[in-house]
Amino acid sequence: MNILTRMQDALRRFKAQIFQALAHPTRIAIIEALRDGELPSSRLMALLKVEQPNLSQHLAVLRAKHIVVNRKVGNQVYYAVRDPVLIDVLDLLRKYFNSHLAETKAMLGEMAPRGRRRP
Amino acid sequence: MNILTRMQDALRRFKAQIFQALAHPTRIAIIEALRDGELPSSRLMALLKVEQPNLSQHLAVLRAKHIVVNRKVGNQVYYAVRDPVLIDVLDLLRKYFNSHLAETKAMLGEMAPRGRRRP
DNA sequence: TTAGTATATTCATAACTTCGCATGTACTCA
DNA sequence: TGAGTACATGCGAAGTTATGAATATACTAA
Repeated sequence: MNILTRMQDALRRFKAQIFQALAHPTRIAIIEALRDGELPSSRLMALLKVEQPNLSQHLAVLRAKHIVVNRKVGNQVYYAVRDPVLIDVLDLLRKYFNSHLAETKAMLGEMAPRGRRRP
Repeated sequence: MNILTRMQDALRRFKAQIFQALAHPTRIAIIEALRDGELPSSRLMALLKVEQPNLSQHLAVLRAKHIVVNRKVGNQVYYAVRDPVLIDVLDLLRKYFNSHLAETKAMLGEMAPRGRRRP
């Protein structure tokens, strides 16, 4: 197996890892919330309405893939998207979503929030 | 909860599903192989060097999300990427990969094909 | 019809992901 | 020092995904 093939395999595994890291609604919401700049974890928690340990775990996933970076300021930890190209990726997918809206309606139906009902 | 919020949630779930579908090296290789047009399943099998049932299962994942479309011609089934915007997404990630190459070298090490890690 | 080729599906098992809960760490301020 | 805040980590249950092996379906050609 030559070195070029191996490089391409590595690149595919890399892409797959990035996709995997982005493959969760909460993590996508995190990226979107950070679109215009950094925010402290506490602010994300308030915006996304998720439990603190859960948010922290999702942030850990994004950190592990270097999708977000963080800096500590006193008591708080500010998070930011490392590379805006990921925002572009999300924007492309919004376009994709819109241009196939009719065809994906069925899919959306099956994507209803799991077992959630009026409280 | 208002309708706009609900729509945004749906969009995020949709994006997450697309990312999940793309989150596998073999499926990424499929998309890349189809970059310049449709190919029959048999050709994909030869290119990717995977077992036939395995390829078929990955194609089923991509079909379920309408990422690829297929048409039957006699004995064979031709597959094509439905929307070239997904090719653009992969290209963006290649850019991303290249611009962070140094920083992701460590990550690449951990991404070696399973079971080749040293203690 | 039968044999052969191309592709899809089913099944079992193993590996991974997600969540809530409990706990741990790090920092601030009195 | 101690109490409080902000965030991270470890754990176990439940659910999801990936794989190879076996089998099924669909089409072609003789």
